[in-house]
Parts: sequence; C-alpha cells; structure tokens
Amino acid sequence: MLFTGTHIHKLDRKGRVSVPKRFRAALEADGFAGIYVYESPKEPTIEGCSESHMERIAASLDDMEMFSDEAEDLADTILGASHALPFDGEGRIILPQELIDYAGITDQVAFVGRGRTFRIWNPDTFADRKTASRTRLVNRGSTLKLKPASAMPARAAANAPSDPDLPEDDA
Amino acid sequence: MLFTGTHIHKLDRKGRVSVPKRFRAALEADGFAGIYVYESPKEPTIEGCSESHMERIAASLDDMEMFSDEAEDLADTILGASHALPFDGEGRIILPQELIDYAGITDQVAFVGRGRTFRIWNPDTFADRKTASRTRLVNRGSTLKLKPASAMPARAAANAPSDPDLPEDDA
DNA sequence: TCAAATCCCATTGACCCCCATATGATCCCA
DNA sequence: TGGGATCATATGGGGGTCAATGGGATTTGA
Repeated sequence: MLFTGTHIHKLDRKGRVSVPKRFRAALEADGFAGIYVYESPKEPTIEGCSESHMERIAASLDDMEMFSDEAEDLADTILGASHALPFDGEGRIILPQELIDYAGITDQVAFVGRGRTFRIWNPDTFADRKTASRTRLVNRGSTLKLKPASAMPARAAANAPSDPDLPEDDA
Repeated sequence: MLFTGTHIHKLDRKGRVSVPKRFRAALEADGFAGIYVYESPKEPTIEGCSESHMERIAASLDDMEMFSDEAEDLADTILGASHALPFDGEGRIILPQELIDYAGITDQVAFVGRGRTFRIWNPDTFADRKTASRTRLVNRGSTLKLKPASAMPARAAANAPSDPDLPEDDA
C-alpha cells in the first residue's frame, strides 16, 4: 500500500484531525488502528508511518553497530520521541501539542504521502516547500532512474487475502 | 501493456471524463481500478500511470540515498502531489480542479499514450506541442535505436492470467 | 476533583452508484 | 455498395451514501 497525495484536513478545537480515508485503509491492514509519528529531524514537519514500518526502523537500528553514535542518536530521535496515536471511532487522531508546535500547525493540517511513509505539515509551509522542490528539480534537470520492473516484487492478486509484509523485503 | 494514441474526450460539468477504453483495459489488470496522476514538473500537462507504475516510482525513490536532497524533492513533487483517481461504474474519473487549472483544460481532454505512462492535455496545447516536437525531431535528425529483440522479456500469451510486470523492464 | 481522552450521535456536502440517452462504429443483408 | 439493425462506448444527470466535521456526554486517570 502506498501513501500518495496531499490531503488537507481541519484541526478541531479539541486537537483532533481526521486521517485521510485512503491512508487509514493502508494503516488498518497493518494490525494497529492508528499511526506512529515523530518530529522530522531536518524539517519543521511530522513524520508518520504504520506500526510495521516503525518495526522496520527498529530492526534497521538493530543492524547498525551497537553503541555507534549514529545509532544512539537515531534511536533517541525516532524511537524515543515517537508517539503512537490511535484512531477514534471516526478515524481521527489527537495531535500532541508538542508536535503541533514543532510543525507550526494552526487550524489546518496537510497529510502528504511519500510512498511507505507520510508527513504532516502546516499546509502553507508545505506549499512553499513544494514550489521550491519543483524549481530545484527543473533547474537541476533531475530525472528519476526507475528501478527495473524485474526487481520489483510480484504484486498480490487484486483480491487475494493480502499479506501486508509481502511487498517488502530488505529491512 | 502499452498506452498508445491520442483520445479526445469531454469533460462534463461535474468534472468527470471517460478514460479511453484501451487505457482502462491496461489499468484494470493492475489491481487498482483507477489511475494515478500528477502535474508534470516541466510542462502544462498531467502525467498519468497505473498503480504498479507508481509503486515502482516509490520503490525507486526508496533506493536512492535516504534523505538525499534530490530524492526529497522528487518525493514532494511526485508522490506528494499525486492523486489516485478511481473509476466510476462507467470508467470515468473526476479530474481535480487543481489539475484542470494546471493543464489549462476547459471542456475537452486529450489522453496521449506514452508507452508505460500517458499524459492528459488541453487538446489545443497538445496540438501546438506536437508540431513543435516534430520540428525539433526532424531538425535534430534523431533516430531511435531499438533494443535488440533478444533482450526483451518473453511475451505472455494473449489471454494468459496476466502478469502486470512482465512487459516492463527499465527506463 | 478536575482535566483530558474516548465514545456517541447529528449535520452537511462531496462523491459514487445507478440508469437513461446520445453518438458512432461494425456488421449483416439486400 | 448502400441502408439499416445492432452493439459498444461515451455522455448526462438524480439521488443515496459515506467521509469529514462539530459538539455533547461519559469515562479515565492524575
């Protein structure tokens, strides 16, 4: 399952915000009815992912040199500072005030898909960043070298009892 | 599966447009009954592709240096700005107003095949561009060097249980 | 005891399902 | 070869449904 697109939702006065239906579908197949979030180290935004992706991060840290400075820092930044946010009956989460402040969010929230993960922005901040990204891309003449299809995992049949782990493999 | 040809359809007052039957056949074999679209970074047109192609883009980004600036920009521009547009019962999609504006579309829509992907244009804009690119081609004396047939993957029988990845190979 | 989180229900507006019609293309047969 | 029958696809529109939102009531936990 893929997180794609930009979805702008409202933050109500109780600090709740609806998670886009499309994201929820991808997340609920995952065992935990909710999302994991943590502050992005480099940008004023919140990183979000599924529980299984969080496990993948933990496993990757395990593989790094034990006690290496980098692993320590990553563990503190990501695992230590992460929040598990369960859905309410309507598929909403409560964004912790700490994260709202960090991302400079006021009354609106942008969920932005990034494939296996997504980000949560102040919509205005993201709009600026998106424009800048695009400009850099065009100036730089970037092209995306596509991975050979032969290296792609087989796709599950449309309505087979889905195995959420299947498409991934490298963790 | 290949997207070929130019198909001009009407945008109705609800913002719906029929996806060409030929395209739909290629797309529905793919698990998701709909298309993925995003603004072309360089031209006033909408890029379209299947879900598996979008997954390939996501996987390719994953493979780039994690957190490389270029991968970040691509993720924001493509994954973050994409829309998943499901077909209705008649094989139509609803084009988001944002994309209609970006491509300068009014009442007609041109679907233009590009092999594994396609583009969605304002027909007039495309007509202009088509003459221009033809002129450039001729002036430059470009020729296409064909890939040896021996390097092509075997083709599935016409109506074998289709393998969506088979016909693809690299970029 | 108070504050915050969770549950529950009501509202609304966009989207999706369904059916009805138009437009062409193909085929069949004279 | 022309006329029309037949079918498939494209187009138009009404109305039901569901996701997003708002707010009250109840529970939890500090």
